[in-house]
Amino acid sequence: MLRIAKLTDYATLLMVRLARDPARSFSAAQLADELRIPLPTVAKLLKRLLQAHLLTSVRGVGGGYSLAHAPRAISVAEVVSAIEGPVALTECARGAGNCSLEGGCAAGSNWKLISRAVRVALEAVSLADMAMPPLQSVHVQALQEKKP
Amino acid sequence: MLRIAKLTDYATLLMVRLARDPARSFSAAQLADELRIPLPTVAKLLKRLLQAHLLTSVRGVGGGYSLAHAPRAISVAEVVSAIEGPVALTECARGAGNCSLEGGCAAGSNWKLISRAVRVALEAVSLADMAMPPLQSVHVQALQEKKP
DNA sequence: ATAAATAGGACTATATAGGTACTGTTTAGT
DNA sequence: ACTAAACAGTACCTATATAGTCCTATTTAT
Repeated sequence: MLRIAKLTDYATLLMVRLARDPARSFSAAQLADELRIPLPTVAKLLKRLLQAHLLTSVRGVGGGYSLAHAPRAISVAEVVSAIEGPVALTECARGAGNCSLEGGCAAGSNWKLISRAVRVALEAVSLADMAMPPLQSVHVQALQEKKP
Repeated sequence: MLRIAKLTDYATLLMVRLARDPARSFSAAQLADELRIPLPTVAKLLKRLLQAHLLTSVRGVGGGYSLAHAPRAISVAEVVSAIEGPVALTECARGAGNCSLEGGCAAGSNWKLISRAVRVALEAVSLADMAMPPLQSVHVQALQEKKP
């Protein structure tokens, strides 16, 4: 089905929520409650997003998380790779030689191009875009009708 | 990592091999031997590709598989959805209401757009493209540099 | 001091993907 | 007709990785 992991989906929900009030700071419990996601899972995701430098955190009472950058400056691609690692559709597109065919494989280089195209599609959409429903951002529209 | 399934990767290898000799017919055993993929796996994949009408088959001695259409006319997207089902990055982008938030979820509609962009990227590359290594097809190039 | 919060890691269960096996059907050649 | 090659369909097993939980620091406002 070529889907992103469920945790990644959750992560984007979290980020989108934070993007709606970029100034405010949210505790993991608040987010879990509001988005109906189990608290431990939320906590885990926020930690990963923090390590990817997409969030800033304040510890102690009254602490919480908030976006490290403006909603406009964080792309969906960044959120996805923070949770799933770099976007690469195939093993061989990821670099090292896991593929038995290696040199003789014609498809390899083309998968790299496709992976890149997908990455670009994810980079074209920011959290700010995701936060406001109607969304017909220029990038996305451009990406939509591409086939001649 | 947003990767396609390993089986899908195998499937494209099979299709690309067939695309190099569109006139010939290949037995499952031949393909398995040449591509170094376990025969049962190859057989399973060929069956799925057949059901998706991407292949034609001839039964009995001397039988085998060959492409149902010209290599130029089969896209990577078709191969991917034959194995993994329709391309949809999130549950909610697939249609029915698995998402608890449903109406209130701003991100949903945007995921649909992103899914579509990814689908378009996959549709832009044909088996003919994949078969010949250098590949700088117009479509793919266009998809590459999209970020302003 | 205490309680509210994040930080980090280890651990477990389960779903799914990947792979296998078995049985049936078709067809060419002898 | 019989045999063997090859596809067709289905059902099953297993290994891995995802999803989720828990526990134990550490920090800080009151």
